[in-house]
Amino acid sequence: MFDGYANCHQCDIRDFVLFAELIDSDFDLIAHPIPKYIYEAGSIIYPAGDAGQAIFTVRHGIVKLVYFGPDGSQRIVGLLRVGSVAGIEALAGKPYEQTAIAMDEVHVCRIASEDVNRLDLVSPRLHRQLVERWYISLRDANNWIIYMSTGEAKVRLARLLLYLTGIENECELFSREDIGAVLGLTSETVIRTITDFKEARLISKKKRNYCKCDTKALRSMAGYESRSIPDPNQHTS
Amino acid sequence: MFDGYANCHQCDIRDFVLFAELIDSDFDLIAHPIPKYIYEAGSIIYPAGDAGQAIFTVRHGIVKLVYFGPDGSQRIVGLLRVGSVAGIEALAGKPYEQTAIAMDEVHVCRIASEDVNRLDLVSPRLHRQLVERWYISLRDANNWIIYMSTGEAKVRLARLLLYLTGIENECELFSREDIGAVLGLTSETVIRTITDFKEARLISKKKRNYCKCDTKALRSMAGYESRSIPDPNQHTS
DNA sequence: CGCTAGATTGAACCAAATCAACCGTAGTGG
DNA sequence: CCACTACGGTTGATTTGGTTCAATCTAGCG
Repeated sequence: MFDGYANCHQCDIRDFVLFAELIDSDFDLIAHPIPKYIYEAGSIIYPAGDAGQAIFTVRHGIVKLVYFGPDGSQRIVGLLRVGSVAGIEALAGKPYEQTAIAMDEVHVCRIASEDVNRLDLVSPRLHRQLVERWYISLRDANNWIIYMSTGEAKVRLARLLLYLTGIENECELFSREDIGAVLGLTSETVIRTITDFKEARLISKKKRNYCKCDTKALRSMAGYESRSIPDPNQHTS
Repeated sequence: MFDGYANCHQCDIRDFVLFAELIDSDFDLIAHPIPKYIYEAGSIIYPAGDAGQAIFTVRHGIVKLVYFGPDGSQRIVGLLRVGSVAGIEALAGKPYEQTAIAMDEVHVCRIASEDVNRLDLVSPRLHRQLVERWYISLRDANNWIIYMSTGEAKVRLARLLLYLTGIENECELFSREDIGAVLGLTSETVIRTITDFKEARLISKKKRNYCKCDTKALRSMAGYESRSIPDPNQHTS
């Protein structure tokens, strides 16, 4: 749903986003105003295979990047949160690789790839940010293999919970089906593992789909003993 | 091992590499000559965590990108072949994410990230190639999740074999340990699955670690019925 | 208040991991 | 030149974790 145009100069998440560092004269080079959109939970932001005409900066909510198998199966290969960019492949003139779906109410800025690419050529500040974005996307994809697709169920779940946990050590957890699609497990296995975690008091339900986490114990379960592994949670996004 | 300097103008794989499209005046802007290196099978091209000062274009051989777990376990998150670029994260000024190891005799060009970044600003041709490289790296990483880390052992192995198979429908297969690290399986499971494939005549040994593949049957096993799934083998690299 | 979709539990089954033994080949040193 | 060794490959037996399938429960909703 269209939600007006963004005023980049007063953007409340400016420091986190693509246009961080940009100076006034840079904005003058953007031909069109930046439209904002709001998506309901479950709605598609863009489908895999679509010619990518734009990238999307997430301003609010969580976006899942889903790959749909030919047999209807689905695998989530990325989760984007505030400040992340979705559909970066559009900048290379390629169709979207995955389908981007809003997990809750999602607010985005839609930025035409044409505009970004034009500005890229003349603004070293945007250029720097773009390289950073490509890097983050690549790093996150590699981490996904290691953290979400490796090890046994309880280890993967612990890593996902830590990934979702904020500073309050609490996290929103979404449908069992989606958790399964993230971790490459069936929803039954996910449920059983969550139940085990609750019994072991690693997590405790606060309200519907929202729980408190014993991060210390989870980190141990995830195999992040002290330093050795970098925390995948460090989203520079 | 240092192996002299490359003559980019007469590069035999020029069409595939980063410097495709470049014109003579572009090369004038590269401060230093491009050194070539040769690595023995098993040697480290760069270790994870190292400050990335350069990227590497693979001229010959296969390079594995390995993540080493704190417990000594290892997971291969990418395989690079002729024309691919290793260590692209260096361009973002970041340390290398994985350890790059030569699987056989590997020849590379070492290109200082400083040079690439300087040229990036002034050559639209190189810039285009760089965006393409980031895209390919990201796409490959996402495909890795879907093709090499999803489904049961025989499906994953079939996909790996197809990934390795050249036009001759023959492929070099490396150590069982490495195959396991690619697919997230133990070497025993890999061996048993290979044995099954041989008995089912999906593959037949030609010589040591080299076999002929029934690609049609493998594609069916891999779940690539007709078109539906894009073939991960399409390396635009 | 009944309906429905997602969540949960249970039981049987199966694929992969694990553990252990053995084979085969490439070195290595006497 | 051959025995010895080492290491990767192979096979087998057993265990375990996860899937599958089916039944039941629950919360939200018209």
